[in-house]
Amino acid sequence: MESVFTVLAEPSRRAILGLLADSERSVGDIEKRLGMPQPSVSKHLRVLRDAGFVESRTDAQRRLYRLRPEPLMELDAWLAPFRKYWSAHVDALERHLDRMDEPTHKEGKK
Amino acid sequence: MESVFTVLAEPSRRAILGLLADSERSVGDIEKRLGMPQPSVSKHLRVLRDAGFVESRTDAQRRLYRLRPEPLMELDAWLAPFRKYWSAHVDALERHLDRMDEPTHKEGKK
DNA sequence: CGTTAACATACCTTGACAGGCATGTACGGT
DNA sequence: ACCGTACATGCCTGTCAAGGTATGTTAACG
Repeated sequence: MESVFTVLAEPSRRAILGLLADSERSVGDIEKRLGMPQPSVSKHLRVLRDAGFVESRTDAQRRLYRLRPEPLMELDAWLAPFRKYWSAHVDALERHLDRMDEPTHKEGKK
Repeated sequence: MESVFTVLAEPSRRAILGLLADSERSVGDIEKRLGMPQPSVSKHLRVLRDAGFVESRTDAQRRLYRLRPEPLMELDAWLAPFRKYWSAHVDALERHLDRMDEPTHKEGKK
């Protein structure tokens, strides 16, 4: 049984969830919007499904995937104890996000 | 630069953050409470530190680690678009339950 | 100034997982 | 019945990260 966090560690998976936040989508739709090979999409959806993030219904040959709230609620619940911490630092997030604006950079040996 | 999600994918790391949510702690303290070897603790703290989750101050030979809010705020921000989604579901569920207005009503998970 | 305590880091090995590719399956149209 | 579309799955391989062990570093103390 995969942890919610393990599943979300994959950027492609988060991207898929982002798409599904807008609306229900087919595999081919996701494939085209994210520009990734279809088997990858299917595999990621499989993981998301096993973890309860999504569910699918069948429409002819298409499989339409949509979000399920439970795992995200679990994440929200995990986050709860920490929330009291940043009530003081409300604007610190913006400074933090500004710093992470780097292209994919692979170096950095020390 | 490691993603917030990648860092949180490790259970030991989440356990450490859980401890630090209570209070500032030394490496040895974490080591004993989690029952894991000291090098592991140091390595995880290193990852947490590089990702901005924690910071340390020096007290004699000890290093005291404490939480930093930014990455957790980032996680909270990521979660925001989905929050409205499941709150809609909860609302729908409540409306649904309102309709079946029954006197003897215990909680029911599907 | 040698020793011990507290922590960090370097090295190695192993396992998990994502990507790529090929193939399997299910459904619809003609 | 055949073919194309839409999606799933199996296999293989490279990569990367976590755990274990050993060793380095810094500070306190007699």
